[in-house]
Amino acid sequence: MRIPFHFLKPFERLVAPPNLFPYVGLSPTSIISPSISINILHTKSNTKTALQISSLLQGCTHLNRLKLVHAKIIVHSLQHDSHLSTKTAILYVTFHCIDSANLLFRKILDPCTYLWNILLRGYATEGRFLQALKLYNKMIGARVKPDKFAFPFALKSCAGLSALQTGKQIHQHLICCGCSNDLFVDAALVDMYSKCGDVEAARLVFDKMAVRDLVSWTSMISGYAHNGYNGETLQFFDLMRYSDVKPNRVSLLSVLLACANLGALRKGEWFHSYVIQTGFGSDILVATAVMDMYAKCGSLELSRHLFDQTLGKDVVCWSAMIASHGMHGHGRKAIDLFGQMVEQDVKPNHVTFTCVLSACSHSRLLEEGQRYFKSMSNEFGIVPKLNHYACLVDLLGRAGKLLEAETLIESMPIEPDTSIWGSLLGACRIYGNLDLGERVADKIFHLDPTQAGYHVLLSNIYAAKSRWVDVERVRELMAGRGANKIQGFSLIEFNNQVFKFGVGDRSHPQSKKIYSYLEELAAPMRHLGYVPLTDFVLHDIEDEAKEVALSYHSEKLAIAFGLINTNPGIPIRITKNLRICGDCHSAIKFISKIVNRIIIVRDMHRFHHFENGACSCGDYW
DNA sequence: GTAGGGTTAG
Repeated sequence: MRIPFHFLKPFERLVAPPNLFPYVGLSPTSIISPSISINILHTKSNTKTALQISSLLQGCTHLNRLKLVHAKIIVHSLQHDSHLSTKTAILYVTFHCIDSANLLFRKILDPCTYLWNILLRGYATEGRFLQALKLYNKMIGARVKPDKFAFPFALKSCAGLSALQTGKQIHQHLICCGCSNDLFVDAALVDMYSKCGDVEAARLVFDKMAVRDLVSWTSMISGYAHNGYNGETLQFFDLMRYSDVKPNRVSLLSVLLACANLGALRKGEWFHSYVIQTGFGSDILVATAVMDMYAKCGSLELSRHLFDQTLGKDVVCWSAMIASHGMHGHGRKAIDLFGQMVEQDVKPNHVTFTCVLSACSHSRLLEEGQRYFKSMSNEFGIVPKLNHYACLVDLLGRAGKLLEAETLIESMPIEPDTSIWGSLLGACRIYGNLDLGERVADKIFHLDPTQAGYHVLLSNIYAAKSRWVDVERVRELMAGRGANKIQGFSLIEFNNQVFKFGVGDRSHPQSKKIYSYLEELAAPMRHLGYVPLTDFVLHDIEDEAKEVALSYHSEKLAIAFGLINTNPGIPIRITKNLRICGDCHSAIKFISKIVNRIIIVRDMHRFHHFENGACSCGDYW
């Protein structure tokens, strides 16, 4: 959700040097405020009751008790006593009843900064970010100077909403309030910029920090990991250790994520042993991250082995394992896991269902998927969200039921977004349905014309039918809209390093060797029946040139590099940032047979295990 | 009185 730029009140209102907030503190309004007047008018017995109630509030350890004391305040007509109301409101926040706290807060005439902060923290930690920012705005409107306790929560709310512009405004506010150079505020700034996707800004804040503790380091490391700066994540983790800051469970989660993103199995194994050595092996969060890392690095076996040994598995751990089996094309096993999870009284959540439905989709389990979709609301009381519908559309689409998928989209109770139509467009590409594909693409471009991936899908449909004029038209449309195609690349880990290959990449020192290796493979591949699938080249060029263009796709270059540099029998593991190309998929099947190697390719959606001329996905992806 | 956090479609 984007917060409009004008969401916050103009900052000029805050800038009133030399005293920024003349009305805070010795304010003339507070001297004549009604709450104070009422306190003055209290009779002796009233004061006594107020004191008694105050001590009762002190002993409130349960919500019900608090409600009783609150009733007592009303019965004794003490609801205008700001001290009692403040105390009551704070206790309501403690018991997660922010709305009750807010009702009380609104009746307090001159709430103290502490109460503003407590309420702001309440909204922010409960994930009610918009309300938190509204409160922050109101705070400024009331000329209450936000302090170092307010900013971390205001910034956390911006982070939660990915509201970069608002976050930048608050950054300015805190500088003017003299709150920069605070350990907590700066860590929150690093986190806000990272979660809004501006890692460079996060780094600038980090670099300016005079003192950094474990949380500041972890905020930066986590920012790198979640924004795909995987190399930096690992480097920063080392830097942190060299700075004598001892990693904890949270910092370990980030490095494990980076290994998973890179598909760096050896590095991931090293971190697994580090996790065990440092005593975090039985931590369910860390253990889940290790399992996820193994699965995403292509080793479902290691991941499952660890899972079976782990005690106290929660819903996230189960969901991660279900997702891993789904990603590797083991739909039946994913379903089995779901059954075991329910049997063990672990309640599935909406993410679990996304994992189950996606697993069904990757394994052609149409009926099962439809059944689980229905059971979500019928048996588990979970209302399907957009991504569940996207899975169902994908499931129907891949099964060739394109019209059924379209009807589903049109009858959905939620407004479909580009991802829903995108699932259907993907199915149109698989089945070469140009009519529907054009209609669907129209809807997508109407909703968001800037996404390159959907333009590529549409142009693939045209290319498959040799409609080169239309291919060129879509390409121009794409360029005109500034929707630039994401460059495809493939990663391979070797010798404790991750190597990256782009299309037609010649930057690697072994480049010559790699290209000649692929040329050598061409003859035996053809002999076994490989025919280049030239639909996957967008240009209207001669067939021979298309073949050449295809043979240097990043996945083939990475595989050739792996085959040249590793011994027979060692599986080759590749990670690709986009969906694997159809021609490469076919070529790798032949390569696996010729060189007698297992080749495991992770693309942006799933795993492909190539062995002896076949792929685990059964050509269904 | 405050911060960083494991699973998720296409």
